Amino acid sequence: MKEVTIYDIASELKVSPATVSRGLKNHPSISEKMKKKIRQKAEEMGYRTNTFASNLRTKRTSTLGVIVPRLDSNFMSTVLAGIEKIASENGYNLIITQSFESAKKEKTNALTLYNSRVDGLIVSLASDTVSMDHFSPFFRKKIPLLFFDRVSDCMDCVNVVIDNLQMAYETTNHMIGQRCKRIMHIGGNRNRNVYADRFNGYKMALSENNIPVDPELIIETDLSIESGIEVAKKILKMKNKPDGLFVANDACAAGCMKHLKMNGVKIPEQIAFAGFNNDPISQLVEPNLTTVNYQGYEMGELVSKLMINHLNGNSPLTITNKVVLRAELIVRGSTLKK
Amino acid sequence: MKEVTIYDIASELKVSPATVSRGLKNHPSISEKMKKKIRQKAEEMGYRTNTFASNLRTKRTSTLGVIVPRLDSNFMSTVLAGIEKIASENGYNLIITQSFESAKKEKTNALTLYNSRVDGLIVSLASDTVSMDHFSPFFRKKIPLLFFDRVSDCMDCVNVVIDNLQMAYETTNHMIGQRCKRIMHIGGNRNRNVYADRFNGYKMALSENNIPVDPELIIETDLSIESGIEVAKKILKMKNKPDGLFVANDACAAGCMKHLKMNGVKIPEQIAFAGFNNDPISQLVEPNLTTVNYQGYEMGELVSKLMINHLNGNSPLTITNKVVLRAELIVRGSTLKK
DNA sequence: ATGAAAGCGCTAACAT
DNA sequence: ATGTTAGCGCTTTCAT
Repeated sequence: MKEVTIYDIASELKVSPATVSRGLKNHPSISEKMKKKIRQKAEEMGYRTNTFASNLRTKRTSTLGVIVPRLDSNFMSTVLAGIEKIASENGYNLIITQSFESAKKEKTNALTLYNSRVDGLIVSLASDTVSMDHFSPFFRKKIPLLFFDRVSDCMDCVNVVIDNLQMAYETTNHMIGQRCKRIMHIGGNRNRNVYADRFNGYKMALSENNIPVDPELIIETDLSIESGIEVAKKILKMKNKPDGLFVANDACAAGCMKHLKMNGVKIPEQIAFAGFNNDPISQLVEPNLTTVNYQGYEMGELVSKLMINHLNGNSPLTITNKVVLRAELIVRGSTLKK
Repeated sequence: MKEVTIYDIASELKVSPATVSRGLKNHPSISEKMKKKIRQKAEEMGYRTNTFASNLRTKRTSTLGVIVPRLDSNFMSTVLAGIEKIASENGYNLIITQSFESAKKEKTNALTLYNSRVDGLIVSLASDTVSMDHFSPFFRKKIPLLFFDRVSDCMDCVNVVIDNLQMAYETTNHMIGQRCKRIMHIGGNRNRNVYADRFNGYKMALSENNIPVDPELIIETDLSIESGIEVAKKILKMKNKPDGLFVANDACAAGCMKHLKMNGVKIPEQIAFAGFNNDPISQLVEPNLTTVNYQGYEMGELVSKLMINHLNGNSPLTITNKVVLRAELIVRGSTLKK
């Protein structure tokens, strides 16, 4: 049960532990044949590095912390896959936590990760997070902090996002082009950039087309399937119904659409529907949902790369403030009125 | 930027580091007022334990490794939430990895987690994992290993599962009760218990009702939405079509159902549908999908508890071989022919 | 109830 | 190219 250490390898090889350490780390000043011998012996003896000893010595953990609202969306797990790929390629471990959209849980998670001494922290904010105080230990200790998708416009943050405003604008414009006159917007908590921007893009398109913004047509929810159904019930009771819905995510859009259909509303003829995220669900519902696609995997890779490069002293995050990735509107049956 | 250590606290308090260490750990032989003083000072000075030093000393990491096929299913992220809750309540960290249904990636992940010296490993197997050799380092080092949902019947393993056979049996029986005579089964890789059992439950119900098993009606896929669509295409070409489909997960069932509907097949009148997992999508498709529900969150909590209790020397896993959790059939529109 | 001291396994500055 | 040495911060045995 005894673990093999570099001392064991050293004494077998009759060299010093330092040589073994260097050999294993591929240090330039060790001869190739020595390195080979060391690596062979290590393998043979079943050696594995003791990361604690190493971390203790170097004061680095080779671990990144991640906080996301939830894991169970296609988007998030795809982003995580991208993050993980780059991280493991570079010898970094990941500690992944979920905030469940709660600022309180996010705070706890941040503290836990701080105490785990992660080298860097990657965050997508909970919908009700306002204060960023729980990240101040990271700022203070200069532990790099990187936000993606759900970000906050703070001075020292680095944000990786898509242009939500632009995409919402395009989507709404597209619906207007399909002769929608009364477009309703179902959004998320507007103190979160993604939802604020989608809302603003919607408004922008309306005003550009001289359509007044009707407060009755603007609803803020948690964007769950259930909320979608609630909204549908509300719509069924309205006298002056919308002829289009732009919903800030696909799940909520799908829930809402389904309930309306069940009650005889024709989609898209009577009410057109657009969602956001290009969740697999968007292709399962009928009609297929028009939505905005963005590259979660690539976003994850980028975030991870930025972080690790920074930790390795390259391409410092300090001068970058924001990176905006490409996204695209995918038009499907749910908005094609004709 | 300097970290506060127990030495700093000790010298401030004019006691020895040993006392501070004991005080922080709530050691019985330290007086209450000393403990209070220590805790106060620690707080005041912004002390955080150096887990590496501690791990190095104690040879424990307070970290659990997790390998799951993917994160992006409702089921998995719910299980993880349960695992995480218990883990963090007990001061354990989690390192979560995805195998992407690949035995090869699973192997790499296992090695990484082994080298991270996790105290215990929690696994849900990839669909094509056959050999369990990559876990042998854990067996050898007696690092506890716990499998859930997708397990392997190996001697030294502890498995937490539901009774897939029974649930598949009930589901198929229910369909037969709805006058289905030709029930097709779309399953996953049958070397994985969950899919083998679901297949066997299906066969059991058929044979009990004297319905011959028609090989043409048995398809093995990766259970993705796309595969569901492929199956639908196949069905459309069959002369002697099935009148019911029992699919081993909801996503695939939904994809298949949608494509059939699109091509004029009446669900459930012409073909009834049952899925598995009670994924949110089961309630979004039309008609709503009959499915099997199981308590992911509770499964996660249980798995985590078993592991941690074992690590703490309680209720040893060594005598437990398998824990079977309750599940239930949820009948919805997709199987109600009447 | 508290202290002294050794050592967990590794790394890196400083030799040689 | 390789060796010596001194810790990193904590825990724990043994002593008082």
